[in-house]
Amino acid sequence: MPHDTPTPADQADRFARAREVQAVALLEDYVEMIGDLIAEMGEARVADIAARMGVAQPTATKAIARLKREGLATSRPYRGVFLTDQGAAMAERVRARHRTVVELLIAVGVPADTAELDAEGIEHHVSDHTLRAFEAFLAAMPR
Amino acid sequence: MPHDTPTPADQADRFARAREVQAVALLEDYVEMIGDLIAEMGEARVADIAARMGVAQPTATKAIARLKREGLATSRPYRGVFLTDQGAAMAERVRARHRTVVELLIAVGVPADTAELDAEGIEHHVSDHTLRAFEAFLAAMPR
DNA sequence: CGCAAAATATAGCATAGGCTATTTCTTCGC
DNA sequence: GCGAAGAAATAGCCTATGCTATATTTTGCG
Repeated sequence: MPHDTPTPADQADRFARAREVQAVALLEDYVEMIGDLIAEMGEARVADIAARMGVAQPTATKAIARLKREGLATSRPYRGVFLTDQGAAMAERVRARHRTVVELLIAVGVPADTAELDAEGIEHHVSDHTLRAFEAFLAAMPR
Repeated sequence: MPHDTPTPADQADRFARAREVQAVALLEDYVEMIGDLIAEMGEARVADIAARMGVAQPTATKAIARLKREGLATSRPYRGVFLTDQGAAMAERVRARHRTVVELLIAVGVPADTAELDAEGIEHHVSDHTLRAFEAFLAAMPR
């Protein structure tokens, strides 16, 4: 029965998943940005990370501490930040997903600048399953 | 120049917006659910709200306190929760947006159950602008 | 009615993610 | 090589959102 009202438990699971996603979203953003900075400038400095994330420098420092705790990045005091293999892999995944989400939005008629803006929040909630559907849709697009 | 690398400031703004969205997402979820419960059962009890959100009861109580602070809901101790006009309007907007997001996902090939799951997180990040694009896309769909 | 069970509220704790102010370390120019 | 400027770390605070444990209020039943 496709159109049942979801049970309370189903719905609770949905919200639980959305909360989990939220918990990793920040990690994903930092990891992607650190990857960008290393690619662009050869290294990722805390000050640059903070500026791009739009947060104060100690906030970035704290986030980096969390990345290190989770095995995504490494750093030594007063030195730049680097990604572990795991972090680099996450950055790559996130970057690809971001691109796909932006393209999908544009493909359904969202202006490019708005697509970019909304994608920043949307992308984290796009499951692998949905991502594959997006890719298939884009591949089937005329032009 | 459409395909410039965004400036750090642009990017910071994008993240700032995503953070703001996050701050209202929880309010939106609660308000929508309270609306659902009132529609279905005539009233919204704290225990039911907590069960559907998948949180402990005191967590729901605290969220309701915030809704009241923000003028979205009213309640008296040990009694049900009600929406203000403002809260009801938000619930309506959120519900419509949720439906549109689910339909859009299905329209681009996402299976219905996955669409429902992912929409829960995505919807909050869909701006009015993007929502209108989704509606236009769906209206133009063959069938 | 009167009391036990159920519902709600409250207290108190933890973590995450912001912030400002301050300290500590590095770096660079003289 | 030293001292000032700049970058990063630390301290300490706040709010939001979770939780468990406990108190309080309502409710329903015998």
